[in-house]
Amino acid sequence: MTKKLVLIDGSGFIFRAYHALPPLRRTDGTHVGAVYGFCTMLMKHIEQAQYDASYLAVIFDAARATFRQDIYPDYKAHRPPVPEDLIPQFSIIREACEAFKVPAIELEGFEADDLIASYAKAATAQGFTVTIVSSDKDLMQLVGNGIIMLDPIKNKKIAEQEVFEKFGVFPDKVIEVQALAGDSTDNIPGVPGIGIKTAAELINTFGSVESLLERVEEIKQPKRRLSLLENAENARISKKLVTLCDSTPLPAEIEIMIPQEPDTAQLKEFMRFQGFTSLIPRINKQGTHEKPAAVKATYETIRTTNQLKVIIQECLTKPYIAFDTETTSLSIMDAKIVGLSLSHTTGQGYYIPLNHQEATPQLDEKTAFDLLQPLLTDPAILKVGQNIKYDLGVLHKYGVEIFPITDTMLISYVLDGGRHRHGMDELAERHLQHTTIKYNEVVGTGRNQKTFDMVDIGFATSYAAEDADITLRLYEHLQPRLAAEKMMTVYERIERPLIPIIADMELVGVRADQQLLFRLGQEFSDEMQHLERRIYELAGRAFNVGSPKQLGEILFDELKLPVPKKTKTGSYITDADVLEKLAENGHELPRVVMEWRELAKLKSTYVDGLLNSINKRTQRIHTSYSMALTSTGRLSSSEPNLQNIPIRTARGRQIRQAFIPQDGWKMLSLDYSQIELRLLCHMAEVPQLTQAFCQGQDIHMTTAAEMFGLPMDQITAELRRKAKAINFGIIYGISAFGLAQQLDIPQSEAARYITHYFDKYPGIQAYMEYQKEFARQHGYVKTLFGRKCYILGIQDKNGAVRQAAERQAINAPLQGTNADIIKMAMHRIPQVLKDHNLQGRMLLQVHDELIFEVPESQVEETANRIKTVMENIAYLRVPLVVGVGVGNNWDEAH
DNA sequence: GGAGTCACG
DNA sequence: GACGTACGTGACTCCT
Repeated sequence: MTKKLVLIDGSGFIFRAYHALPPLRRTDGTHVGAVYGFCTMLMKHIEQAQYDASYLAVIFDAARATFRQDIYPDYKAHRPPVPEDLIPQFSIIREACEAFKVPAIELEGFEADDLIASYAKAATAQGFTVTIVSSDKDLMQLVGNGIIMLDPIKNKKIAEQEVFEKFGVFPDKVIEVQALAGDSTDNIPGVPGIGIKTAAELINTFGSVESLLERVEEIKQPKRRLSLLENAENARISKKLVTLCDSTPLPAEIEIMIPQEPDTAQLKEFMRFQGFTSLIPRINKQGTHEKPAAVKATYETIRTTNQLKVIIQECLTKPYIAFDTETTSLSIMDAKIVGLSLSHTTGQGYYIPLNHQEATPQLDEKTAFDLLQPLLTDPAILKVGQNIKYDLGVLHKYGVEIFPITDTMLISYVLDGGRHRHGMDELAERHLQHTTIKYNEVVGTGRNQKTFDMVDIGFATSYAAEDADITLRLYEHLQPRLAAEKMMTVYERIERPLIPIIADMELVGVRADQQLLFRLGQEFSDEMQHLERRIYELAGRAFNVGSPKQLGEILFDELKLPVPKKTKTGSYITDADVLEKLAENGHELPRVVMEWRELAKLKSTYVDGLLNSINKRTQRIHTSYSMALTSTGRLSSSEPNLQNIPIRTARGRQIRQAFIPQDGWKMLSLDYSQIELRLLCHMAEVPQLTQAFCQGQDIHMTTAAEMFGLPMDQITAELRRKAKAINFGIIYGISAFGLAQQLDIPQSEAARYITHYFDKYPGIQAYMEYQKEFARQHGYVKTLFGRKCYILGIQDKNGAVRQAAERQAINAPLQGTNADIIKMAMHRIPQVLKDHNLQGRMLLQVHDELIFEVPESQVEETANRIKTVMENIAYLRVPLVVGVGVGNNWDEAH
């Protein structure tokens, strides 16, 4: 039996697929149409190759310059530039080869065609038959003697007969025809006036270019004869150009081209990343592609002390174990522990039911904790959790400590922040190709939702033990990437130490003045009723003021006010901007509606919302911070959100007054002043702004003076306001449109401001260009401390999408560095307070502000210590300045 | 569950 | 010439 070699013309395929296949984009906007075509094509050939035990390789062009340019400098000179959205696909296709474990071969100085010719020749000499997967006519000269071609898109074989149909000659004369006919796409001159038809006719008569040129006098047509005489040299050069070099060095032995077992997990991950979910099932179906059946996971329920002791002994021999708690609530403050799960070896898991309602043997809570405590605090054994802050908080309520700890959710966040979310179900699917049992499948949903203690213990075991098992597997999958991707420092110095700090803040909560909130609620209701009556009068009838749809109908259909703009769904916009404009034009109704909305917002979100959030037991409000949510590294706060408590209006600040310290203590607030502008100044190296910050000047005044060319004492409030808007705009990745909108000025004027700003501070424009280019290159940008923020859509063909991504690329390093800085301060502060016997407690973080409650007698020392930590946590070209406020409530302190 | 709106940095 | 815009969040109400 002869051996078979399949040589895939990778470069040729890419161009062909790009034009033949519909455009397809990854979720981040990168075009992957050609990649998709390549993968399906490659999979088909791999399957076939495995079936008939043939050898397989993909050949690529390596260099721009080849020996052909030495012969004829204009070779391929007229090629249009490679389409922009195709460029990134080349490297992805090489990644695909790697994922499929197919040799990808290229050689500097030679085109793919030459390598294919050389391999084909070498292989046939060794008795192989060769299939060249390509439709490139330049390769057709190779056909015959055991070599055939296969058009990968039409899926048609190209043998001697097909070549004859194309060129009118058999493969051994193809170069003669090409030499005469030339090729406009490759800029091969040939002989003018002679195309393929004529060339074939001539070659069939004369046999070759050389003998044609020798016997050119025999040509009857005078024009053709003249052209041949004048272009004899071009014909000879053309022949050299089209003749493939079949003696290039062979970068890899044919023997290594045996299809290997791909790493199924890696391959699936690749497919998933490209968004080729439809191809994933095919990986499994492919006979030999199937990995040996996965080791079946074994999950066990632990019901006796002896069983538990055995597991603990096993855990004590391991460097790390996964740990998880099952509880009655997702909210830490309400949660009661129902059971615990452990895994010390992947594929194994143990569930320890403690408080299930089921009447079967279960370990006593106290007994289990006593047995487990040494393991949970053994300094040599790392406890791995998925969102372990939650477990930390719940266990703390039971007086159970747990350390050292690490968290797969946070590791994933540090590695892939901005790329996808970091919940366990998603990570299991993405990294382990494993579909977990969903929490809702266990407890149900809606009105009939159970709490976990009502779940059957057997079912609970398969869910809970799986969670621990998956957590362990995720840890083994993700942890090595921290070092490999240089993210160890961000994780170890910024994220991991913050886990217990945030857990403490959540547990402590913040005291709320229930009476004040209640009173405010009544006041707001009364005012709303009053306003509603006035609204109905002005509208001419009653309607639901809270319905933007009904309000729009009143304003624009019934009262016939001019329609400023509509949403993309076609409904009227009635937001504050629109109402403000209408009010400025002398209409009373919009103004009243605006006031009603302010009250409605305060009443429902803040008064009622906060009252509902007060914990019955602690009488305090306990927010929950997400540490792995934002794309920039910020925290986010929810249930309730304490990072958006009102401050801008007088009524709003009354809400803030309801946040109070415990009796005899004070509220203390410290916030970084202008931190993002300072960071921009540091990162963009702007000498004038640096000087202003170092001298403690008002930065918006300085900007105004510089921008408008006036001395400081001539800067009016109006000019300062404009400068401030521009400074903010810069941080957001300014656009003339946005600035114009913000300042309510013509876009042309805004554009002039921006140009002027860049002239004055050229470092800033350079910074912006640098971040955009970095994002295009890498798909992410970095903060000062090395955090990566992935930016999706930076390569998108849609200009609006791309520009939005560019603004994110400009903003994320600033917002993210701010987040890094305050996070580092947050784990230093409790340590410093403890070292100096200060009892103050950190309660809240609002991005650039930290709020504490402090015993009255310690306020001054505490404030000074914290301020010192915050200002000195990082050393920049400009000082970090922290403002301090003290009071009997959050409003007074700010 | 999406759209619209609005609270914060 | 059109596109459709400031960056990052979460909660509420309406309405399908």
